[in-house]
Amino acid sequence: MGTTKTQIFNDNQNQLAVIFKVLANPARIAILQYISSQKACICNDIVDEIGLAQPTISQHLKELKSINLIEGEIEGKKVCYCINLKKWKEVQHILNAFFDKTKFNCC
Amino acid sequence: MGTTKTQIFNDNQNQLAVIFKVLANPARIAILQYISSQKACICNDIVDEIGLAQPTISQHLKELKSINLIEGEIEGKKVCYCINLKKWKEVQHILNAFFDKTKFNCC
DNA sequence: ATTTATTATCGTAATATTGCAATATATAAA
DNA sequence: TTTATATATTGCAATATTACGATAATAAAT
Repeated sequence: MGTTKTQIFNDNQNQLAVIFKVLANPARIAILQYISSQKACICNDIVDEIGLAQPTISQHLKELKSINLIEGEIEGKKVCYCINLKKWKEVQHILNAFFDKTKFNCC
Repeated sequence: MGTTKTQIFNDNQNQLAVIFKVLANPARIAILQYISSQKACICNDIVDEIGLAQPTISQHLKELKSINLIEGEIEGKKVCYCINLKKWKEVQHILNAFFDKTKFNCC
């Protein structure tokens, strides 16, 4: 108990849920918006900007990286994070396919 | 600790997070897909279809209702659930606005 | 080599989520 | 009115998530 029963759902349903889950946090939304607004892919100004502790931000970045929505490039002792535009568009496409297909079959 | 610090984020960020959270579960995805595939808004065939206990389904339906993605109409002792198409399109629009705006400003 | 700055990881506390059995509620059927 | 059926609610156990302090790892600067 307590765990989602992923076995009983198909790959598409589980994939959608994973994507939605990664995005289901205002800190991660804010991080994505901030990263994208800094065209030069600035890194841990994120910590200053968002207002959460550094380990918390690091953890959120890890989750965003887990589905490749962002990429981190090491530059000396800093790391520059950047939206992975290819994946970004892919995710948007996957979500739109879900919305369109569902509404198409609707009552 | 343990709670998301919604206070430090803006309304748009929190709204997006809430929407993503409601969708962040394969059972709820499956429920939405099933409801939409039954054009006549069939109700608790959902329990049989999905393969989770009735109280679990009821709880998921409640969460989907919480952002008005679905509506339940009482018909005798049954309840017919139906996608709220207006809200559905609105949500899709909100998510696309997020994706488009974010990618537009990107590196 | 030591210090400093940046980021990641570990451990842990607080809270949230998932799922279900038991039970309550409501309505139709008998 | 009793019985059966459909759905919602409650309470609880298991697990997941969020956040952070402490600490490790890495690399630049002194």
